[in-house]
Amino acid sequence: MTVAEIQLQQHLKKAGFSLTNPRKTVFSALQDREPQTMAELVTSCGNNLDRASVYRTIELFEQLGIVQKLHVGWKYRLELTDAFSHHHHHMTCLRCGTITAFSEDAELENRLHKLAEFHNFKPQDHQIEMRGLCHNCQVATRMI
Amino acid sequence: MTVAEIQLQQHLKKAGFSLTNPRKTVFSALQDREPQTMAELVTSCGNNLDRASVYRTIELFEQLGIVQKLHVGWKYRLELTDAFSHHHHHMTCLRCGTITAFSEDAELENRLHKLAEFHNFKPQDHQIEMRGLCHNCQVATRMI
DNA sequence: TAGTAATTGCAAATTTGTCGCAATTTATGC
DNA sequence: GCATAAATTGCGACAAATTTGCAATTACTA
Repeated sequence: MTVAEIQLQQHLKKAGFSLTNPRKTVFSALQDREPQTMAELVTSCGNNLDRASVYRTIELFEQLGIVQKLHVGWKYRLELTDAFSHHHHHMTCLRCGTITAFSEDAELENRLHKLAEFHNFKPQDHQIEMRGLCHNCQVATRMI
Repeated sequence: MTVAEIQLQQHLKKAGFSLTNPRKTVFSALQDREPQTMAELVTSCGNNLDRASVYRTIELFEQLGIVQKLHVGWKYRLELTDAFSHHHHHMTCLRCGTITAFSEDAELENRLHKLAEFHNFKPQDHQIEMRGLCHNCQVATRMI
C-alpha cells in the first residue's frame, strides 16, 4: 500500500467504512489523472469494476471529503480534494474553454473563513470558480 | 408587466428574441424560488409548459446571462443572475443539504479581482461555494 | 472459522437531456 | 387589421446518465 492509500484507509475507517479493491481502483484512477468526467472514470477503472460501483464509490468519497466535483459549464469533473491533492481553484475561459488552476491565497481564504464564522457555518471545503477571458483570448478578441 | 419583466424583455429584444409566455413562466418560476433544480423548475412551470421548452428557455437564458447554474454536489440548480437578483454566494451543508446564501463581501471580491488581474485573467463572473456543516447540524452532530 | 454486516455486480428502471418536425405564436410589411 | 415569413413551442421518440433492488460475494468480529 502506498502512503496515500494508507491515508485513504484511515479516512474510510474513521467513518466506519473499509478500503476495498473497488475503492482502491477508483482512488488510483483519480490519482493518475484529474479532473476526469464520470464516463472517463468508469472507463479508466476498467471492465472488472461495475459502473454502479463507481457511482457509489464516488458518492461515498464525496461525502467523506475525499473527492470533489468540479463543475464546468454543463458538465462536472471529479478530482481528489485538498486532503489528497493540493489546494487550488479554477479559472474557466468562456471563449476557449481552458481551465487554469490558481493556488491558494491566504488573504482570500482568511476572509472566507471569517465570513463562515460570522454565519455560524463550519466549512470543510470550498471552491471558487471565476469565469471570463484568459489572457490569450483577451488578445484574440481585441484583434477582431 | 412587472418592472422585472420589462427588464427581461429588453435583454431578450437586445439579442433579437421576444418575450413569450413560456419565457415569462420560466422567469417567474425562478423569481418565486431559487435555486431550483431542473426537475423542480419543470414542475413549477406547470403542465402546460413542455419540458423541452423549459430546457430550451434555460439554455437561452443562460447564454444571455439571465440565468446561471449553481452547482451543488451531483446536481446543479438554476437561479437568476446578479442582473436580475442580487449578488451572493452559497454555503452547502453536507449533512442536511440546506443551501444558504451569503451576501457579497467587498474585501473578498476585491481580493479575487486582484488575483485575477495577477493572472491576466479578466473575470466576467464568479461563484464561491463553501461546503461544511450548518449551525443546526453542528449542534446535532455534537449530541451523537 | 462461523456468523453477521458491508459491499459489489447485474439487470432493470428511472431520470435527464436532445432532436426532428408539425402546429402555433409572434413579428413585419402592406 | 391582414397575409406572410420567421421564430417559438409541443409532442413523441430517443440517447445518455444515474439510481435501485436484490442476490452473490467479500470483509469484519468474536
